[in-house]
Amino acid sequence: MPELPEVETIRRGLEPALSSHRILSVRILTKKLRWEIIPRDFEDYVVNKSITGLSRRGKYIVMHLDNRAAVVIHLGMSGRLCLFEQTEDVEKHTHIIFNLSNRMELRFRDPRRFGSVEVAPPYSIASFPRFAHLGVEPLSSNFNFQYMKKKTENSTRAIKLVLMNAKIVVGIGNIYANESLFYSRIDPCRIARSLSEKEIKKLVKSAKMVLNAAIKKGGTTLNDFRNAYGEPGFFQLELAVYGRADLPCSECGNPIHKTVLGGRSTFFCPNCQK
DNA sequence: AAACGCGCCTGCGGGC
DNA sequence: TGCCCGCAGGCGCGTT
Repeated sequence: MPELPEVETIRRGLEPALSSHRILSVRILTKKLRWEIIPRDFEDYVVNKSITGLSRRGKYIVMHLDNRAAVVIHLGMSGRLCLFEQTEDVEKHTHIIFNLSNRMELRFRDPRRFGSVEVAPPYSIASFPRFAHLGVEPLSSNFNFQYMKKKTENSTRAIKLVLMNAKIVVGIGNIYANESLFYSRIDPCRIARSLSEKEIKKLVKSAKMVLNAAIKKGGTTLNDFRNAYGEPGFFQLELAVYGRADLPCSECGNPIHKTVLGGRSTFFCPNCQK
């Protein structure tokens, strides 16, 4: 499931392949994704426009067009955004096909339909409503000790839920929240305001480290992806705790515990994380 | 006002 | 073998 590093990997892989190419037509096969697709938006602002670049906001990919409109894509749980030859079979659960001037097709496929594809009309991306209440980018300097101190000092919620709250910081889903807390040696269930300054600093540093490491690993498969124009298979970062219930902790050898926090599976080492 | 819980959706794996 | 159930997950919204 794509979190920030996977989305960033996809963005980096697609940008050189898409930039400067024109969208000749858009085929909408499914309108009902997370948000209802409005075909008229594509006719008005997307068809016959050229792609100028791809950016990312949290887990959203933004495809910028030369009329200053943009297509905003969220991959949800199972979304894929891949390039195909026109002659290749259209896989089941393909919802939108962008027909490009380089004779390739950019296809959005999403079995669970938790993803979304929306159009931001010209000059409106800066005020795109979906982005209005998003928190800071975790790899930017805005995500720092001072910011997180402010966000945690009065919070009675579990620190893991604060870390996963997109209104505070974007892009950190269940996997990277678990991993970040392991590397900062903090129990995921700890009440946010109980964290010491030292622990907050460590958590910020660990989150950036884990995300950067994952992006670096994603970069490894980037080459395969570009050469083959196939689906991206992630050479996943070796995970320290996520999905490792009852397996030995890489640090101390004691079994990793699994619990549920905010309805999400939560993995931690009771010996290393306090 | 903050925090919690639900619904959305399909594939897959485990249990019977 | 085949069926059913529960889980996986982000996000917005309704309720407390």
